[in-house]
Amino acid sequence: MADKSPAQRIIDVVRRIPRGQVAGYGEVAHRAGLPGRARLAAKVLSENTDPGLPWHRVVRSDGRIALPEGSKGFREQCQRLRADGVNVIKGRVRDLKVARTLDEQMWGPFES
DNA sequence: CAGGTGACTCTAC
DNA sequence: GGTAGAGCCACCT
Repeated sequence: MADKSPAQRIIDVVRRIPRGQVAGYGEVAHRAGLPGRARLAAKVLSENTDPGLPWHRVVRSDGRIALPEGSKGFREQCQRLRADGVNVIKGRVRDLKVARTLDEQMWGPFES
């Protein structure tokens, strides 16, 4: 199923990330059916303009904010993350492990 | 077609 | 904990 474009798939996956949870670019890309396209996911998010898209819940594999510190997007992501109940310290997500564990438990091993 | 770029990831030191 | 190098894929000049 799913005959959408790669970008659309990525957006779809990001959109369904639960509140208070975070995901990595690689994870999102993989779940979108595009393994190894973490960079594409980043590109799509950078080009995205949908205000209803929780793009701020997507971080790097090490749990850090992908945007350059001090940039506008960085501050906005940080703020939104905290508003979601995610503990962010020095541009890094502290609950990344917990989020990942929850992710596997609620979403399953892989594949959609 | 070759070269540069990027909200990436992994391994090694 | 951090930095450095290589690999990676899609897109633009």
